[in-house]
Amino acid sequence: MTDPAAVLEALNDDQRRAATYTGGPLLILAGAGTGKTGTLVARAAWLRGQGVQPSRILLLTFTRRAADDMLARAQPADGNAADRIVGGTFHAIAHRVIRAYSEAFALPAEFSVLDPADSADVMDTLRDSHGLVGTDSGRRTPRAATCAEIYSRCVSTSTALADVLRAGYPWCVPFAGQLAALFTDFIGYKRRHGLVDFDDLLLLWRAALADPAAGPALRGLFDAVLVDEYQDVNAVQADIVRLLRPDGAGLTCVGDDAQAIYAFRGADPAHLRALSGTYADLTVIRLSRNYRSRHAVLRLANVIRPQYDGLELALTAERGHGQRPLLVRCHDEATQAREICARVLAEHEAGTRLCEQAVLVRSANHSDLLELELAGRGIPSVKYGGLRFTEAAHVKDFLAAARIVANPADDLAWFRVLRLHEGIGPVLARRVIDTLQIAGPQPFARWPAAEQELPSRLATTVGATVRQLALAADLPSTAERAAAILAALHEPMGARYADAAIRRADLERLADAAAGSPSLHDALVQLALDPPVSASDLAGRPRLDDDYLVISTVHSAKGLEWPVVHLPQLVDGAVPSDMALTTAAGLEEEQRLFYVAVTRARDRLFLYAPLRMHHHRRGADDRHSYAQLTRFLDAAALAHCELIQAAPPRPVLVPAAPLAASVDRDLASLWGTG
DNA sequence: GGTAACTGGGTTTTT
DNA sequence: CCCAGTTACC
Repeated sequence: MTDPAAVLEALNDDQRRAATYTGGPLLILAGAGTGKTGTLVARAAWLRGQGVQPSRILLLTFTRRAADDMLARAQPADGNAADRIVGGTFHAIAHRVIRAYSEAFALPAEFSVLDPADSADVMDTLRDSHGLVGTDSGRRTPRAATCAEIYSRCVSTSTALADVLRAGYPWCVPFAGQLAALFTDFIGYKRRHGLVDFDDLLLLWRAALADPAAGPALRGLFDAVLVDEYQDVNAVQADIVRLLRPDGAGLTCVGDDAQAIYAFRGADPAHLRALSGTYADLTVIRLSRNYRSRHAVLRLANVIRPQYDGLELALTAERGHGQRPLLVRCHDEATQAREICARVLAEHEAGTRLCEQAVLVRSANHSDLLELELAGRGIPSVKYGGLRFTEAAHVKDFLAAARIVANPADDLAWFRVLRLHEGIGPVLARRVIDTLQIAGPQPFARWPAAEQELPSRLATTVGATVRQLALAADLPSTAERAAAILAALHEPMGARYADAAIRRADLERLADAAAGSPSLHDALVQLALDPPVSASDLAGRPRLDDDYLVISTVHSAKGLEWPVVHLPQLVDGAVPSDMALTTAAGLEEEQRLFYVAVTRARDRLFLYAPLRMHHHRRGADDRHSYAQLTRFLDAAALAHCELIQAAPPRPVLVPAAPLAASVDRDLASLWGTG
């Protein structure tokens, strides 16, 4: 960290006013690219300069990346622990608090954290006892993942089940009774097994802060609380912030309600707008000078930006005019893929490296065709967002095996590892688990009894895995344990997966990453709270001379910027997504998402609209439909774009007669057999 | 009884 | 392309 005075020197007037504000609660309304992070870092530095102890400053963010980034800039690299700002995601800080006082929360010292996929697995095992499997009186029941989603929505928005169902899951309304019973069961299961899901982390922290005895102690740990991206808080997180700073003293929130894009996980920008009601003495400072994008890009962004009463904001450009965004109308998605490749290469020729360009998509599958085209042309790319690495089947297998080693009472983990073996289905797995009495002491010792449940051929292969896991549990270091787990899975994975070698290579990197943790348990919690985005993420930074085009979902691109940005699929149904169009709030969020996408571009913005869409349907003929240009590009927005029509695709060739057959016939005449 | 292999329908975004 | 339900096989 540099000298605080120098940090302040580098700020503009608004930023400096925010960084050095001395009154009550402060809301910094920071538009995209207005130096929000730098201002927050400067405020932390200024607070230290005012004599606030770093360890009494709490910085809350939504991603680990944002937390790491700010902490690195806000404090000296060589400072000792007592001299460090406390910072992390809401979930990570909650975990830290609960771990430190696990006995107060009636949790085992080494409680496990369920990621959303784990929660869905638990729902899956519980739901058949509630009539939520198969078709119930002709209706399809909600899937396990949907049950978990509905549960989380209720909890994170503090909304009654009936209201959540009516607003977001109307087709599940008939199952309200069964879902209520399932959720009660779900909570019981978690408590019995000492498990905590993502929502629980926040709920438990909030409960502690609200407790008359524990609350003052926890809140008294900090003099200043800085919250990044406040528009993304859910009801529970808003409560946590309020409980941390009940009178608003020492509270700084940074946010932009026009960039709220996480409603689907319970966030609501209404909490940001409600701040002035919570704190009568709230001061709002606007940051609107944009240091990221060219004027030509911002003109479009300002038209798209939704404005909300009392929090209006328009960005002004600090970086010169630049070129107008180019809207490329394409005949279809294949043309769009070719157009993107052509423009990526043209920009590359003109001196913009591939890694300085990004293709941002609404949904991970929007780039499928493009990825094929890129591969065909040999253009390297990396993709962020979409399916997470930890959701790949083999990674889940490895994590389950690791969980057995870390905690042999983990029911779900046993279930998964046993089922990995060919010939073991749900029933046999359950029997083995019951015989092992995994909740009791020394479950591994009961394997000889459990193997009686299996045919002898299976008993041998499964037995080998179980014995190796038992040995792994006795190894001293995390690295050795991880290696032993990998060895235990070698046989069953080889039998299960055709591409086992590739998957094993992934897992070796995972094992290497886990080896850095003090314990296997810590490694698992880290992976749950901060899953690697891709396998390549684990391998550390790519070599410097490697150059990749970035493909990312808009959600994953939040907070980032690139000199050149390409936005494909700008047609109604894709952008905005038709899943979001059932409610007015959903449509508004899609508009904010589009605003976030547009404001990622520094110099050049390319927009692509394929007007003929292809629908994949097995069994039926391929179908096409003509799409509407996205409704967000209305006349006012289009006035700030340059429009071109992409070259039409090659003409369709429909020969009157089969061509190959006619050639064959001609040739056959040469041998005289025609 | 239990598991694997097949078939048909639906598909967002992520701490 | 993944998941859930159905069928066919051990």
